[in-house]
Amino acid sequence: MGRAPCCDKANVKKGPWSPEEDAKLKTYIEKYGTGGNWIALPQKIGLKRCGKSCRLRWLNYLRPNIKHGGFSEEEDRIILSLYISIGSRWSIIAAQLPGRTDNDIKNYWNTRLKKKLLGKQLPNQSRNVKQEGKKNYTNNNLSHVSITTEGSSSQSSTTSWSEINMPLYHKMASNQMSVASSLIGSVVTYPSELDEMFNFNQVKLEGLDGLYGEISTNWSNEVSELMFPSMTPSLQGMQQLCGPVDEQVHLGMQ
DNA sequence: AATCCCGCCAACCGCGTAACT
DNA sequence: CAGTTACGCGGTTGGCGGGAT
Repeated sequence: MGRAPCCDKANVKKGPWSPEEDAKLKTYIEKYGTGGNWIALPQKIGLKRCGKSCRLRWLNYLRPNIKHGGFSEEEDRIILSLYISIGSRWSIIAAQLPGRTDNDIKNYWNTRLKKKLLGKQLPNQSRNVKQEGKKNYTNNNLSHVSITTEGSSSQSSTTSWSEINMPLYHKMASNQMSVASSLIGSVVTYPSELDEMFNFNQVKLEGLDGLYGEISTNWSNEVSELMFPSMTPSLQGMQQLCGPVDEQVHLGMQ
């Protein structure tokens, strides 16, 4: 017994959308909206498409004010900092970049941004981070998640998720963009390990606002030290990637 | 000129979960 | 409260185009 298909696969067209299909979908949604039911939408319009496919097409391509390609350095910075802090939560990252879709950002990250970072790999600084109990969390109880870091030596340590990320989220809520530049300087020095390092950041968020309570104003240093306690932060990697980054972290709250 | 290779990106798939009955 | 349905998300795939050989 598998999951029931969302539509009749045999009678559904797949593959690239034609201009006619685009026009039908766009015209209808602009006129009547989605009606809150994507599954029924293609039948109403007379499209032989799956509702999920219609939804995706609308969200990623037909929706007004969608931007494609041409990511700015500022956008790079934002994507990078959010990836560092929350992992591959593309929809949340996209929400911080008006006109960008999660799919676009995901593609951009996987095909370009990640490679930019990998290309600047520093030798002999490997570090593995494993997430344990990845799914052992709820939106309101993030502190239950813990991560284990394993250095190249035999030593290992366990740090609670909230210890690492609570200051970060709080700061993002109050000053999202400052987070980008402040984090970048301390983390991007170790690009080759990003994927492994960031595996622990899989906690689902409802948004970036108002998540946590009071924190120290020295939060950025705390975060970087918690994440990489044995490493000395350097700005070099980020400056190569995104241009000059202030050595001193300037935050709106300070 | 032909073929191969690789990067990019649109689209699909399957899962988790919210909403509904 | 349990079962069902639909939505939203992230991972993955496949086709296309352009550069390299």
